Amino acid sequence: MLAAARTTIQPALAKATSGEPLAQSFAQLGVPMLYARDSEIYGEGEEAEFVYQVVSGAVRTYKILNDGRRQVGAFYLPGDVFGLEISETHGLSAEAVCNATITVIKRSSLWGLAKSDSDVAQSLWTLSARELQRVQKHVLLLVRTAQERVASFLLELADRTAAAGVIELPMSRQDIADYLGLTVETVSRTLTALEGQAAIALPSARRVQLTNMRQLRRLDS
Amino acid sequence: MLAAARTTIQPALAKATSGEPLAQSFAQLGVPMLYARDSEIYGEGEEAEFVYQVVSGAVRTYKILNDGRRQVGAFYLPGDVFGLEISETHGLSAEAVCNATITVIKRSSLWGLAKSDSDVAQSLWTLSARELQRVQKHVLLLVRTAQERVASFLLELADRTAAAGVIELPMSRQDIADYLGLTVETVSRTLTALEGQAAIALPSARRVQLTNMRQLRRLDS
DNA sequence: CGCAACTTTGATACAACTCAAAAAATGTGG
DNA sequence: CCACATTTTTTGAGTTGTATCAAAGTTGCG
Repeated sequence: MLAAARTTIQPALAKATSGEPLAQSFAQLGVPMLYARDSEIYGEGEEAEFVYQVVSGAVRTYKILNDGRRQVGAFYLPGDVFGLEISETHGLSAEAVCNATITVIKRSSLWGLAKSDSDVAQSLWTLSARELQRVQKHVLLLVRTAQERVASFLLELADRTAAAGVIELPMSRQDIADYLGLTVETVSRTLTALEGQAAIALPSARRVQLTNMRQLRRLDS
Repeated sequence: MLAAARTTIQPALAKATSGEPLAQSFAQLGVPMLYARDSEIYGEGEEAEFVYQVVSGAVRTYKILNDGRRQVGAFYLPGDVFGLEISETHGLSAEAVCNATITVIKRSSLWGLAKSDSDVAQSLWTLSARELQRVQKHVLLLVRTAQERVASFLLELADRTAAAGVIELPMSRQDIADYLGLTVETVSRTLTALEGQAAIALPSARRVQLTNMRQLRRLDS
């Protein structure tokens, strides 16, 4: 596992995001911060004082199992909100996957806002609902074969980054493995296999080209 | 898969439950209904018009995967509330595991109540939070060994039914397998193995005695 | 440029799956 | 209430997908 720890944590330039109803709140009330690769954003069990929105980079939430393995709960990409807990404390830890800019907003100020602005309140519910759906999808992922898990993962990422056909992976094979409940070796072999089937191309380890969406979707479905 | 379908669905005698803040609402506004074994309570994608509370019996929520396999999302036991969606539709289907009495309440009336009674509103949030935690625990379950999954399952059930050391299983091996992401054979074999290790005793197929909590917890942890 | 981390590939082991059948439990009609 | 048909559970034998252990390539940072 990686050493890292709270290194470069400092305010960054604010950047307004549009579209989402919460985006404005983040732009106005949030403080943009820089997190270095592998630095902790919050720890499991800590009080959930803040809510976060990824501006650039990527974030993973995870839990360490008693046998030492790590289970990644989710990856959050630019635009995604995370750390919004219904309960008082964080259920998982959060770390920056790579150097990242993240807007931080006080949970209390967001809730205060929700009281007066029903759009914000609505957004909070929607986010909670989406999170639940995401975890439920994760359950379905974990009962499938390695190929299906990897294919689903790639498609999900493609959907979210929307960069037509080419994905830039911010996370390592180990990160992916811990998300999919597989080993690094299996993830690597599976990617190689998919490349062999011409479903994807791997110009470099961190770049994946989805060359045969049809086939990937058949694996996913 | 079982035939079944909407057979005996009829009002049953009301029964007040205490403790939970929502219990009173269910007792006052809810309509108790009888569902026959394997009958559908609601289907995936249907509008979430009602919220349910188990009075007696048990309920499973599930999804059918494209390869025909069934993934059980959760089991709900007496006292448990289910079908409370944040979104407008049900994400999973729900069926009675065995003949069950279930109190049904209009979602809209519950939400109306939440507006005036903040205790009820609080309960709704708490339930949503609990549901999310439950699904997250499920994710962690699915990346462990068969023995660990079965041990965890038994302990969870023991916690919830609280009948000191002896569990009456309302669900079949197939139900358990589909919940744990295993095959029936593996569940059966694992139970036999746990019996061999004197961690449990199986007086009958549907009755499990937890004879060595220590060992089960070591598997669970 | 060189070292450390990451990724890939190879060989082998093993846990869980599949297919098959026996054993036990459950429900049903006579 | 019993006898039979059906379903559920268990057990057995063999296969397979993924993990493990090991080592060779790659990449990228300092």
